[in-house]
Amino acid sequence: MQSALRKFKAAIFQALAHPTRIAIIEILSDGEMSAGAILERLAVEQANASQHLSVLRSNHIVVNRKEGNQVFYSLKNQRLVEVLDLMRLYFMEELNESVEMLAEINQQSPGTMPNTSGR
Amino acid sequence: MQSALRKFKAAIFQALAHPTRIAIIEILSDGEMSAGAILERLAVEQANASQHLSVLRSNHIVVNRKEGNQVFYSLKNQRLVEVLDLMRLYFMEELNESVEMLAEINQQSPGTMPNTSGR
DNA sequence: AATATATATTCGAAATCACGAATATGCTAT
DNA sequence: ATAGCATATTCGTGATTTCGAATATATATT
Repeated sequence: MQSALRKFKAAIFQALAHPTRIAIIEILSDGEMSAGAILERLAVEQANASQHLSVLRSNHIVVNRKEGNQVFYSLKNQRLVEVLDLMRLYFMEELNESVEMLAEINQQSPGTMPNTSGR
Repeated sequence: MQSALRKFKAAIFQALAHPTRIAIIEILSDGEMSAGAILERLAVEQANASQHLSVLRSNHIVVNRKEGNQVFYSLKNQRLVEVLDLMRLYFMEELNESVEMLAEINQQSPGTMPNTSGR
């Protein structure tokens, strides 16, 4: 059945569809790390980090290993890192294009566009 | 700012996080197609297909071109097709590893797990 | 102008998601 | 046993997503 595969892909994308969870995956791409160490780098509440880890766990994106007091997390499948790498390429291409487009528009009619300088 | 990029990534993943939208992208990987032709292959209501197209449009994943009565859609960046192909590989690998996962994908409801019969 | 066809938008309801507060669990050390 | 960490879960609430029904818009045809 074709749609089962699409549901699966959708579920994985859904699991990736949160900035905090993306941060966690990027952190873990360096290797295994304890929940506490992950939390330290995340600027979110402990409960919240744990909830996001739970989402990644239930989608089998990360696996965990208990050692005494702590729980160590790591990415389960390197394939997903390839996916993220491809996505990074995609983002770069898209961002490049957007920037170029903005530059062109500014050149055609300077001063008529909301500024992008962040001020 | 690192988190702005992650929000952007998360938004793209969110846009990919629906089976119908994945189907649309896969359909469009063959090339440009009218909204009506896409709809024919989708087994959803017209309004719903249009709503999903709208999501893909607003995330700049597809672009459209009007020709008379119709609107033709195409993928803006082929890179996403590569991503979906990688996801298929990822799925096969995960599937080999644990059949139990299938049950969880079909319905995520803890406690009612031991039923792999497919019903 | 009236009608038909293709596509998009709006609306409201149900489902799902995200968050922090509070609480629970489980391990370690006294 | 008690206390103290590290981590997970539950609960309530507000926000977001998804859907179909209804409606709107735009183009084409008569």
